[in-house]
Amino acid sequence: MEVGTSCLHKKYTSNGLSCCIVDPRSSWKRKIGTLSGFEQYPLFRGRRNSIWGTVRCASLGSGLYPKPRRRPTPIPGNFDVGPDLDDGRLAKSANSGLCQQIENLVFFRRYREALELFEILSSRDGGSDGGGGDVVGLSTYDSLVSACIGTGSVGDVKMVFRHMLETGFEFDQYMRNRVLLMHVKCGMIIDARQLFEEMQERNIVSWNTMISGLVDAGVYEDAFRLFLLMWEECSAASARTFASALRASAGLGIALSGRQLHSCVVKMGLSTDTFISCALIDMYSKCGCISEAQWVFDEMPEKTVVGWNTIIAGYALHGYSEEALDLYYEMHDSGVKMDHFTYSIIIRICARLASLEHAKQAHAGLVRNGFGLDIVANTALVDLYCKWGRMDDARNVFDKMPKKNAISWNALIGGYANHGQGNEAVNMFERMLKEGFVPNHVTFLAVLSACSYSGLFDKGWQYFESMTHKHKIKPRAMHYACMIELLGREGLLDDAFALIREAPFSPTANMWAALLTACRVHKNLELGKLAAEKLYGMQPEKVGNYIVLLNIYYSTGRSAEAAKVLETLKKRGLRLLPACSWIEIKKQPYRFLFADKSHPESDEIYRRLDELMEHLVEMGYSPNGKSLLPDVGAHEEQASIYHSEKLAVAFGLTSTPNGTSLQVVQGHHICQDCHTVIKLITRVTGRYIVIRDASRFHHFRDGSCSCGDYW
DNA sequence: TTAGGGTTAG
Repeated sequence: MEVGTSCLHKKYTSNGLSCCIVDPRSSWKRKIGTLSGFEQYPLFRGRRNSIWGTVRCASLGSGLYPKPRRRPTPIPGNFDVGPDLDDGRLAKSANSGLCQQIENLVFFRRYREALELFEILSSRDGGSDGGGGDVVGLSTYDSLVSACIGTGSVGDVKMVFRHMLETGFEFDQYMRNRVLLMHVKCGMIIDARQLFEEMQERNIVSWNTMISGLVDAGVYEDAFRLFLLMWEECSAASARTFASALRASAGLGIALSGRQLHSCVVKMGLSTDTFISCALIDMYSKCGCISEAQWVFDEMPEKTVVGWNTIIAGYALHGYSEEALDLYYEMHDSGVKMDHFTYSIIIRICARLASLEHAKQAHAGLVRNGFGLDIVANTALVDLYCKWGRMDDARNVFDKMPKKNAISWNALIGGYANHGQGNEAVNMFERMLKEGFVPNHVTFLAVLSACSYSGLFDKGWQYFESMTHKHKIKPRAMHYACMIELLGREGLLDDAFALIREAPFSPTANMWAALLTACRVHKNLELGKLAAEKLYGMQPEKVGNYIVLLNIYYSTGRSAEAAKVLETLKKRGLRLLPACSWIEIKKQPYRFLFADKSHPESDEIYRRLDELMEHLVEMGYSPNGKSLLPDVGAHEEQASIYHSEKLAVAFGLTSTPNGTSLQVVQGHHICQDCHTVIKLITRVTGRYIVIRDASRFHHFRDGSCSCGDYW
């Protein structure tokens, strides 16, 4: 069956196609991959014992669904909740049963109350009798399914589903799909898999629900497999199916499969569907094809708010923050009403651009347009203020949030950690636990780095050990790196090295880098050399590692080894780029190369730089930690960071009232074509400053690299 | 017939 040709002319109904499968298990053993070309990807090839691979399914018993029968007649009723319910008490009206009240509550989205009422009902004798003569029928169960989806509670799902089974409720296709959806939406993907597997009859909605659920659960590979199987079993797919399959492609980051889906969509005449267009934009941008995403966006007949959001998020995802901001203003001019998604995206872009002016406008717009309580946008705001070092503002936004989740806590704890307020980070972490929030690996990364940064040695170890024993979270490489840093700060280099060897996985570059940093500080050349050599072996393309190794060899007088390193560099075609900094003054970018003397006032600039550095050192600033050993003349990232810091000082971008340090915290945006650092953000006394930003003239929107011209 | 689809935060 060729998707691109004949199969598209097969019988296809957009409203749904019933697919009767006599023995699903036997059919699942058949070869998959009927879509033209999909077989070529290793991901979708090879062993497959079952459609779910090796995932174990929780036992729900078999034969959950008896043979369908005619649906019970819905209970008629008035959808007005009534004043007695508003008081939180049960209705006493003689003709208003509990079932009806449950349905009414759900209609008004009062899910929790509806489920509490159902709990009372189900605890009564018989279960199926609602006390007032009510029979829990399809319409009530349907409402309860909506209530469970609304609360997202696993306990509620179990309660409702158990009641359905115990009372002998007879499921029809509609209710089978609704129950499947209930499990999927509440994150019970293993149970949902089994329910789907045990379905004796499935229609297009069942397939779509399951595929979408797998995508939601992040099991993209299985979602795509199921999509392929659907094609084989049903020869049909709707726009909804493609939307989910595109999400799976986006999750996998496989542009080729996404392109094939795009081709299918066009041939099926679905390319004007708004949902499909948005899914395509998202898929292309997440697969790194931003120009194709832009093309799909341009072709959208009606550009919806989701379309705008998706393309803006796409540009932001690839570091094109200025372009994303331009699009945001274009969106504003187009008259499309922004939603809470828009503000969340924009606030994050502002955080990255270090643009307080735009951030303030976005914050104001968020509140003005009624999204001031949105958890995602507020979390983005907390992160933004943290990045700006405005911890009071961050805390203020956080405290006013009506609902919080682990991500919100992580943003704040991480903020305190990054600003050296280790004790505050630890206090917030303790409060998070006390309030019943479940920490995750990001939380521990934040709190461990806080302990490391602030020298809270005992606390750090206590939390690190609690990860495994109390919270059942397996420490990852970054957690180990934090602990290595923690030990390193105490000068316990042998213990740090022992931790690397004892890790239950192969040491990563981050772990060796943490050890190397500690070795620099404590002048342990032997161990430092070992760590640098490990890094050199693990990241052979990273020029920075060669520099470190070169520095170590030069400092110990090992010129022969140093020469070998330089030779290796030459063989590999790696070149040491001169350090370069940009700074924007009154919208005019200025560029300075390392040791650059081309500026007409360079003598004055360097004199001023030296003066300022002396002044900074007097106040306690220490530029160490960047290089243990003398420079070798040619520089790359490490040297350029130091260069940028000096430049920041030279242009008066810092005030160091109490001898604070300058620290690069934002990482680098590196050109994928030429591996040049095109953007660098430096934090200077709590302020975030874009100290180097070549992105607007480095790349064009079609992705071509302009570094040849620029350099 | 109902039910199933796209974008956001650490």
